[in-house]
Amino acid sequence: MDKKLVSRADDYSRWYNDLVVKAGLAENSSVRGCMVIKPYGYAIWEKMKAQLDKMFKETGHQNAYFPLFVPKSLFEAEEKNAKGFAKECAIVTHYRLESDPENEGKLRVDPDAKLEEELIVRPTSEAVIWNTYKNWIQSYRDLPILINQWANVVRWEMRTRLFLRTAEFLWQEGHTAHETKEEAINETKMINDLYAEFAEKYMSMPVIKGTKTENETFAGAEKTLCIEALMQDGKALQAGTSHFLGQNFSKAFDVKYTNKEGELKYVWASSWGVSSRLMGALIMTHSDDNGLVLPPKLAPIQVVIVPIFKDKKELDEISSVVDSIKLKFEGSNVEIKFDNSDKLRPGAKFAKYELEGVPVRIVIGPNDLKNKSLEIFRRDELSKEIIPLDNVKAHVLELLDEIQINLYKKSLSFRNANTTKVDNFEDFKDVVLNKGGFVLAHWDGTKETEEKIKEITKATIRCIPFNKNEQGKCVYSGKPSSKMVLFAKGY
RNA sequence: CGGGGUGUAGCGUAGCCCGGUUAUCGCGCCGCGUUUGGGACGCGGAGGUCGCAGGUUCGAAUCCUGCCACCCCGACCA
Repeated sequence: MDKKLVSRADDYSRWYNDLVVKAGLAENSSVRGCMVIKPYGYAIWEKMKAQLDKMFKETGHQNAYFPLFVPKSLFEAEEKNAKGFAKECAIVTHYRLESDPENEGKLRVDPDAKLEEELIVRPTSEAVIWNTYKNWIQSYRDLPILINQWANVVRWEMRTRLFLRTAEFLWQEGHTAHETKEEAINETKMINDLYAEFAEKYMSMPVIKGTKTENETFAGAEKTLCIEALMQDGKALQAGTSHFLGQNFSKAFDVKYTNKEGELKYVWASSWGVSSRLMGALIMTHSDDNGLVLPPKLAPIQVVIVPIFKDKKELDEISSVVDSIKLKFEGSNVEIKFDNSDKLRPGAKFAKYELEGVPVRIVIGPNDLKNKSLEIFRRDELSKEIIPLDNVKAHVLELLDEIQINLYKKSLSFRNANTTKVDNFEDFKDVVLNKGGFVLAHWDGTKETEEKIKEITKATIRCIPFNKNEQGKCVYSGKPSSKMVLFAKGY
């Protein structure tokens, strides 16, 4: 393994890619644009999933599963949604192969096995799900429907990137149906808040909540709420979205219910999702040149114990100390790994677990046996200290909490340092070009200005943040504006 | 789909312009020994259709033609 990963200044994109591969999270598949998620990466994803799942259930949602294939006729029912995804769909046209008469030992698509109707591999599941909801909903008594699905989806992207944009990715998608507009809007907001809470409390990643501009609104939605995070290279990442769908899908799929008054009404809807892109966000938010840095709440293991030993006798003595430590942590939610293999020398183990982002490392050697002490190292600050063995549980628990919070504070201060308010276009261009990061500026609210700014600077409006009401003038057109919006170059 | 680039061992590479013994080096891998508190060292070893196909030549990793794959930059995006 190299002493260091590619330096960040060199090329962030290459650095990121190397990190993902070297830390054993994932790698490119030989299948175009797809990714293999390796056991360690998947373990982190499962931690995220488990926490999100818990939060969804606490807010009254249930999990279900819907089909991978969407018949074209269903797919096109909601026009805007279909148009929005049309350019990036994988399509199943045939159902059978046969021996190729012109090519010994090879197969070809059986031309007689053409499907009457093409199947779209879901890029998102609104269509199948709303087609199903139609059968589930008759009365106000059937509402609300609050369902979440963990699934894979396919979007045929031109350019792909590990975790951030792969042709196939893992995600959860929530699809809810409500009696009233207010209820659906509240659901949309509640989920956006839930996403923000997950990002900040569990990923230690500060996010900005806001609304997407009309231009960036999800195809088929009335309004898109989102959380936006800032990565260490100064680019913004959309980390989660929650859409208020209005009655677009209920009208497209004819989903009506009878209310208490006996009137037939269309239901109101929301949909929302976060994806394995969050893995990319996690990696790019905290990692350093020694490798991954994982917040304790999402790390597959919180503590690794590395023994220093010359012979079996010494290892046995250390092992019994380790057993007593493990005993203390029983039932405490702290996963401890004792790496007693003799295949790697201690220094190599240190480097390995730093690369994998294990939050805390404990080293026990002959000196510690003598002194009833141990060496404890924290991944976030790369610092170590010697503590008495008796203190280990209290110390580790406290340290894990501190690391969780410290990571949040560090990324928040990075974001603050890289968020710039500007009030004229010269400064705007200068900041976007030379400094990067988030740029807060007034915007006149028109699509023309938004596009012009994108054309000139490549910066897009990431979101219209909540609570930024303040009179001013558009940074580009000079027209009056009542709100500052958040610009950045995005992924 | 437009512009640029690269394909040599598991990974990273030298050689290519200017053709000539057995294709270079590092990491990793295997064996033995010494080591073990920050990525060990010594000795020995295994591993290659030089992306594919054709051509030029006494001779091709090297020159020519065609194809394929991948990467980067645009357009698109969770």
